[in-house]
Amino acid sequence: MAVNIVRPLYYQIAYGLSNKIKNGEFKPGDLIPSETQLSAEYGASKMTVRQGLTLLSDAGYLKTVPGKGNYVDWPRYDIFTVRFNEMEITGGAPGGVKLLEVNMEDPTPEIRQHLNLLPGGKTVVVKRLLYTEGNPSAYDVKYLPYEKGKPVVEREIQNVPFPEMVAKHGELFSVKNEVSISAAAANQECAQKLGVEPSSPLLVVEQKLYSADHKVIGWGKTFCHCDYFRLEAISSQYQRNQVLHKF
Amino acid sequence: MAVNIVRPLYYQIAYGLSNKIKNGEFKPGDLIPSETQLSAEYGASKMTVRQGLTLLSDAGYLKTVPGKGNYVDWPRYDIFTVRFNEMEITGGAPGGVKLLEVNMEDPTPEIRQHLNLLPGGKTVVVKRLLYTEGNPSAYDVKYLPYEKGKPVVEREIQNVPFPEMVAKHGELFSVKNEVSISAAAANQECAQKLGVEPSSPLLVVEQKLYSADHKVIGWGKTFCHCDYFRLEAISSQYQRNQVLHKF
DNA sequence: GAGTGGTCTAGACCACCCC
DNA sequence: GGGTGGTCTAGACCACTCG
Repeated sequence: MAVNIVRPLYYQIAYGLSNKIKNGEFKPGDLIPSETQLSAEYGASKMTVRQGLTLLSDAGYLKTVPGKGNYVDWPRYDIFTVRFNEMEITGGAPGGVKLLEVNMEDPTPEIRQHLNLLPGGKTVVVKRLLYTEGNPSAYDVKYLPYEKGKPVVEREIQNVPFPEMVAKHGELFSVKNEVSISAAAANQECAQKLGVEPSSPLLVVEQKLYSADHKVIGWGKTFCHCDYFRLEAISSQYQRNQVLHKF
Repeated sequence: MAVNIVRPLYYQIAYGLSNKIKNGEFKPGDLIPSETQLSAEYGASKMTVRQGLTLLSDAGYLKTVPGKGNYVDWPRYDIFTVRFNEMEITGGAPGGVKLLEVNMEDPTPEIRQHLNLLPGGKTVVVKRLLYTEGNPSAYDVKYLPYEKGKPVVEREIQNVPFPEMVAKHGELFSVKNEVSISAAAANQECAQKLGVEPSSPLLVVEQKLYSADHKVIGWGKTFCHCDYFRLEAISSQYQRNQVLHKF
């Protein structure tokens, strides 16, 4: 015998409407019944109806236009959620990260531009090699603006992902993390570190971190051995939709 | 003189608390004041306080535990939002897509496994070449389970992204879209289509679509010329945080 | 049992949109 | 002016957690 779960009224409203959208009773662009009508239909107060509609909006089903009503929105299949944390490439294995280099350097013009450095500004460069099951699987190179009196403590940054590395070095938080994913042929340096042939394909993940006042506080790339690493993503539409299956 | 915008009370509550979290007054793991306390502090009713707290939860600041309270959550820097729509590679240019092939085929074991095909089941294969500024920039290969009486109309699928292609062929909607991003060396076929040397690096985007009843209704790959295409992503934490700047 | 969040009501007033 | 969504109140009862 099935357990009789009492679903909240607001949830029933959201779920009921979502079904009418899924089966085509309400189509994208349509106006659904007004909050007043839904109140009457479900015998619920306006606040309860609104709680249900909020759920549907968050799940991406509705677009609300003040003064007009709630429109059924078109599904978005082109937006995905992806996880990336260079430390996870190691699988958390002991000895999964080798710190190759921590140095102060004069930046190249490219790095200077990425970090928005003032003339004369120097950078801290951190180079790490990440291992998966004993094999080098990613070569990670990061640049931070050098600031006097903000030392980089080697043992503190070896095993932390980029945003935490930046936090330990200077700023409290990075508030924005931009990522660019591309493919490239391994150059001499990457090939040597990763033990692959030069010009082998690599998955390149470029990251740029910003502080609360929109300064660039870190930039770098992770060069991933294509046999050991891929990025998995899932449509956000589907993810958000899961809130409708809480009960 | 600045325009005097009256912010809703629930927004002021959310914004005020978010600032106390940002400046460290409340730290991750801390319990924030209870709804009753916040009601008194802001002179707001419980429902209004809850509306503010919902905003903060959605922005990823809070984790609510019934019976205990609202805890400040740890920021997540490893979750990103990315857009991918193979049709956008063309930049919407006329003639940006060349339909190379639409055929019924006996699937290879690999494809049979991906599509969960029954023995004897056939597939529809769609091959397209995408152009960016006149140059071939991506080679797109998709497989759909063949169903009798569901013809694939060539002109209807040439210019549509994969989920719509599947919708036109069979199922109403794909409800789940799984993507896997990797790098690989161009094989003979890809190299020829894209006009690159064999073993050149490619960015490979693999997609698998599911129907509402969890059947696989489409699978395929997009092989992207690494000079013409990269994926841009942004930390979800930052995105969700934007709701706190609506007013 | 005291405190917490979760649900829900039956009103109120407002700004916005359209006729 | 009549309908829509947006905000807000001052209560109520419930389930949960913890001592």
